[in-house]
Amino acid sequence: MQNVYDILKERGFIEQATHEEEIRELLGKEKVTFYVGFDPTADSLHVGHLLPMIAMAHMQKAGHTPIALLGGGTAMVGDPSGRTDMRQMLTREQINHNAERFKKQFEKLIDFADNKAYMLNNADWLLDLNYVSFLREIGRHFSVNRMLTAECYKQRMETGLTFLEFNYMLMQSYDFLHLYRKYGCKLQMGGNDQWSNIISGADLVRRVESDSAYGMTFTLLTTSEGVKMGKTQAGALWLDAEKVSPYDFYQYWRNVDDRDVEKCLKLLTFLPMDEINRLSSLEGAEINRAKEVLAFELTKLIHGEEEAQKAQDAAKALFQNGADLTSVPQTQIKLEQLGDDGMDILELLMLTGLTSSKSEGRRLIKQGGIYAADGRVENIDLRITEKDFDDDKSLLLRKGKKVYHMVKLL
RNA sequence: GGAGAGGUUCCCGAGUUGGCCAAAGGGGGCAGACUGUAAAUCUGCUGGCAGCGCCUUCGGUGGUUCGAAUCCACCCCUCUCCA
Repeated sequence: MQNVYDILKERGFIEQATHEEEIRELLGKEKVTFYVGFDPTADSLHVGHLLPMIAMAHMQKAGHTPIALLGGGTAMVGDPSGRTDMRQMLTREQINHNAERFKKQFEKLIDFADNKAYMLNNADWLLDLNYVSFLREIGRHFSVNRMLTAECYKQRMETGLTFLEFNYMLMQSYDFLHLYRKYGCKLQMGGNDQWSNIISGADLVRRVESDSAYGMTFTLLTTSEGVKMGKTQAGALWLDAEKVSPYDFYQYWRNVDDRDVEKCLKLLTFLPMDEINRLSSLEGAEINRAKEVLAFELTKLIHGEEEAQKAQDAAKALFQNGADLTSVPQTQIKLEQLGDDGMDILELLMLTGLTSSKSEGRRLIKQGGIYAADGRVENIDLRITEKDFDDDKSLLLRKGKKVYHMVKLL
């Protein structure tokens, strides 16, 4: 069986590792318990979390034991890494609520049955720490001089860093120590922005326990433009179907830049490498085939096969004249809402969320960016009446080339 | 606590002899053309409502004025230096 380290390496997950050779050897010969931390600062995971989640799944498949650590305790402090301003503080209730949602999403990729993986919350051991004993036991191992030179504080040294946030590193390091003691956890993984925190944690374990502890970071999932992947006009690309519909999720991946397809296939799907190599060698318009596979696989992973199929069918229907439109985002309106002389098109656009103001709708129409039932809307004063709906009482609206919205008349 | 700098529209960032500022420029975003539901490129738009008039914006609250992002007072926040 192939060493997971090599798998991760081959697929491009690994950015930095504390001891490359040793880690590889360790992963090859024993079952390793490792952890990745997640900040429960939102009520859903998003694409940014996907990469570590998938790495965890790879590791689990190879027989290792993942710990998904929710930072319920550290979130009360806030990680200053890569931040220019202080994070918003969350209440315990919010954090617990978010943690609940996370678990459901993790379960899609990681098997928590029979202690094959753990989900823990560091609030459980962080919140009741005694300040003085923590300082004496843990604090004494940290050199402020060295901390100040850490990359993660660099940026904040310019704009200001509170003592509260400065402590974040100690808390995260303590997590590692705690997990080492309780679960025999020997490896921490995380995004590359966590490098400073990870090495300080591994150092702490080594120093206090005189045993080896390792750290490893993943590439940041960025586009070829160097921008973090998963940003949409509406914000983050959430994994929660309520926040981002499977159709939109599918479309996001269907539309990635040509240059990013291979990277995404490697990092975000479990397709075998030779299949990926085959898809990546496609050229010109053929690349669209690879994008479809990427979008389908990923949507299947997150929303299940059925939803993925529906999203794909809907997309094909819209762009290639098929039939099934059931998964296109939809708004239902009542006949009464149309009124006697119909509804203002601008009104309808706002109702469907296609535009956020009438001015925007007016602008779009003037520029020829709005289509109703496949015909371009030429007139701002257009009124939509019952006659505009087809036999199925549906009216397909389109904004630009690829934003579709179905209006159903009830 | 003391001294100084600053808070502008999604972001960065102009604008402070008060009117010509809904506010330069860039980024981002959206749309059009071209295409492969791609990239690059070119064009237009980018506070709201209404068709060129009105309304709400320039940290907050009051004030001066015919009129303030621009002046005054107080307050809040951030940064730098000092302790």
